[in-house]
This record gives sequence, structure tokens and C-alpha cells, in this order.
Amino acid sequence: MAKFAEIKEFMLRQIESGAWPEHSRVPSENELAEQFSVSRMTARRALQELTEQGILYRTQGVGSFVAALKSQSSLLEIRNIADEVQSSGHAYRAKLLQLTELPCPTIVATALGLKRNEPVFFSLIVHYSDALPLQLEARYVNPKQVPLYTQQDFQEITPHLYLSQIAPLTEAEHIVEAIWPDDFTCQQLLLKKPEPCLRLTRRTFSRDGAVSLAYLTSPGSRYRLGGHLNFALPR
Amino acid sequence: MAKFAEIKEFMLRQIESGAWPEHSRVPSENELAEQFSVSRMTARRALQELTEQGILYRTQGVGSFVAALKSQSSLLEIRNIADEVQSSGHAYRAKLLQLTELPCPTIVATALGLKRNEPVFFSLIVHYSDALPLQLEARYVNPKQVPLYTQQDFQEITPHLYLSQIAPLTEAEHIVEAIWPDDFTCQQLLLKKPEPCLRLTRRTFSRDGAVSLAYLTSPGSRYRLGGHLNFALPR
DNA sequence: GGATCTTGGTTGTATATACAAGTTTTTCGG
DNA sequence: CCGAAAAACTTGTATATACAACCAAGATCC
Repeated sequence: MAKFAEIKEFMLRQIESGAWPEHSRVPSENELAEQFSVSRMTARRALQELTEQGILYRTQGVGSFVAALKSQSSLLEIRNIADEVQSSGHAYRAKLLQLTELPCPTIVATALGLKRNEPVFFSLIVHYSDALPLQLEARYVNPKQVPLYTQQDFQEITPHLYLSQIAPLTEAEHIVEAIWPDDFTCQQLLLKKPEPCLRLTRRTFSRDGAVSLAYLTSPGSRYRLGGHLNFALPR
Repeated sequence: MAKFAEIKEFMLRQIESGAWPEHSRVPSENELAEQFSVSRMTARRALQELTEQGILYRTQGVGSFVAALKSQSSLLEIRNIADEVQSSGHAYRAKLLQLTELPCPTIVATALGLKRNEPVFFSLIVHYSDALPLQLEARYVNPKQVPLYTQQDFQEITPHLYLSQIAPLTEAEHIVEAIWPDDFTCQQLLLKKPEPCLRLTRRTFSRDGAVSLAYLTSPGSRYRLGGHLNFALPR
């Protein structure tokens, strides 16, 4: 591995482990250069690239600092549904309907790179804003990447949040559909009459491959997707 | 302006003007260094940053080349609907229902930074795959940025494609909703019975501000959104 | 003719150096 | 003690240089 890459790796470990918390100062170019016995330009490159990736921010004359973690997923801001509810002034609550291990259906096997009928984790959760159900979340999780998934308390932490802590996501694939909800979905979302629903199919990836496949279904009248998807473009 | 930034500006102009087409070779580090009377490292920096922005691609031992333009909007790959239809093996067709100038409604004025009742361009188009209507597109366009909008032939070129040529987009804001279509929409989309529709509200920005506000409505049974939204993340 | 070798050009990595520009800390003068 | 000047330290830009890794095309040898 190239020297500048080693320095990046080292710094990433420090940040991910919490040794260097948010907004804390990281070693200067000269300090890194000395620690790793490289030239300042090489140390600079590591700092530079981490800055471009949004992991650090730098100020001329002052120093380099660890950026806020949330800004790392800034490009596609799929806000945590709990945060979203709470920031709108309502109480967030989750009801866990199911949390189990089951044999992997074909589609899920393909999506997660598993074999058919191999064990896969499955969770089924309803997200509420006050007493109003906002979203039905059905999620399949790759046990190889997240072996302790079934032991979590998802009344306390959303799967999305838990997963992004365990297996920091590097990529996500999304499909948005407008669907007609089935009876079970209507029941869980307290829809007396069926109405158009948004279904977001989300496949997330971590460094080592596919992590989870989630189907997020929300009534069109209660939820909107996106908000803003900024995509950073040149200029 | 810093020297490396001047070189970047120069190269961007060449690419945007079409002087350097897609996949064509751009000057090497040494050539740029000589042309601009800078060191190779400075020329390299310009090439490097353009590569990180997805505007160029480089291969060791071979050279640097202009990336495909579409990949510039790769982060959120809203594919041109015409391309999408054609790549699925069907014939794309568009029907222009309306192309006019009208006084700006309040919502549109806010979105585009205009004054209420100031003139704004408006187009209404149905996109077809073979004979099947896929999408109803209602679009408001900022006349200050695209003064010739009403003189285009949108049977030939989609508004999205035209706009991205006239005012290269730098940012886009999206909201996805599941809605119940109104009568007019049903009629235009040939929906005998109303069915859940996806409505994508898209606001696009160019260097000089908001360009257009579009409402794209598609029957849930005929269209899916997204495909894949990759968001580049650290590591 | 065909396989191999050489050569020149390209990008990739790394170093040493210099100066500019900005901020913070220290020093010194009053 | 206070304020200004100076020093020290930080990041930002730029240069010159060296070598490595890679590729394509031409030359050479068999």
C-alpha cells in the first residue's frame, strides 16, 4: 500500500474507533510527516483526500479537524425516520412485529449474495409519529455481516441506525414505486380504505458487500420521500 | 485565481463547448505543463481534480480522457426518459399539449425566484413508450435563464435534455410522492380507473440559480423511479 | 511471419524546497 | 497592564526532481 494510503487508514481507524472525536483536532501536516517519516507533501495528501471525502475539514492557519459524522452521508440524506418525526415535534415510537431468522427466499438471496434457504435475519417494524403509523418496514439482513442483529432492541434504536453503526454503508441502491397496499399493510398502517403508498426498496452495501434489503412502505398522504437529494456536481 | 484552477477552467470550457468530445484524449500532464508554463505537478493537480469530479478518466500508461457526459450526473441518475424507453426496446414518442408563456403562480415564483405574475414559460408533455403513456410532465421554466425555451421542438428533444444543454445543472432537489391522479391526468395517461401514481417534483439549478420546476407524474404500474442512486461515500 | 525486446510516452508516488496567506501565541515596548 | 509587533505554526500553492508502474508501438531477432 502506498504511504499516503497508510496514513489515511491510520486516521480512519482513529476516527472510527472514537479516539479522535468529532471536531477534535488531528495532527498537522508536519506532525504526521514526522510520525510516519514521510515528506510533508505526502502527509498533506492524506489529509487532503480525507477532506475531499468529507471526513475532515481544514482551516488555513488553524488546523485540521474531524468532521461531524452525519455529514458523511450527506449526499443522500436518508434521514433517520425517528429523527425526522422528532424534529417535526411529534413523538416517535416503533412497534416490533417480528424479529427472527428464516430461510432465505430466492429474491433476497440474489439481492444479498446468499444461497437460497440459507438462514437470513428478518425484521418487521411499524414506525409511528405519535399514534399515527407512518411506515411499515420489512427488512432482510445478511447474518454474515451483522451476526447480532436479532439480539437488538428495535424499540430503542432503528434498524437503519443500528446497521449504519455496525456496518458503515458505502453504497445504497434505491427503487421507488407507487403501489396499492395489500390487506396486511393496510391493517398495520391503519388505513381504513386503501390509498396510494410509496414503497422504497433499499439495498445497502458495506465494505464487504450487501448488508440488507428493506421494503419501506408509507401512505402517500402521510409521507414524502426525498426532501432534498443534492447531488454534488462539478462547479 | 490559482494556476491549477485556471487550467481546470480552460479544460472545462473545452469540454463544455464540445471542442473536446466524449472519450477524446486531453493533453497529457507534460503537455499542459508546457502550454501553461507550469510544473508538471501543477498541471497534474488540474487533471487530478477533474478526474475526482468525474469529468475525466485516466489510465496509467495511456492518457487522460473526457468522461461520458451522462456520468457527470451519475450520482443521481435520472435517466432521460427517451433513452430509458428506447433502451428497453420500445419506441419513444412525445406529445406536446401546451407550450406557452403565462403569469407566474405564487408557488412557482417562490421556487424559481421570480415575482408573482411575472412571465414564466410552461410546457405540458406526455411521454409514451410505443402507444402507452408513461409520464405526464408539467414544467415551469425560468425565462431569464432559458429565453428560447418556447421555440424548441419538444417532439424531437426532451425538455430535460434541452435544459441540461442550455443550462448545465449543478444541483437538483427532488420530492417523491404517491398521489391519486386527478381526472385530467387520468385522461392523458389513459387510466380508465384511477391508480396510485408517482409524482416526482424536481427543481433544477444551474450556476446562476433555479432553472425549472417540473412535476412528473407516472402510473405506479408502468414506471419505477430510481434504478440506482449511488452515493459516493468514503471508502 | 511471429515472438520478444526495447523504447518512449504516460500516469502514479514520493521527496525537498520555497514562499504565500492566515491564525494564534509570545514577546517586547510603552 | 495593555497594545502592538514579532515569532511560531498552520494550511495553500508552486516548482524541480526522481523513480516506479504501465502501456503501446516499433525494432530486433529467430
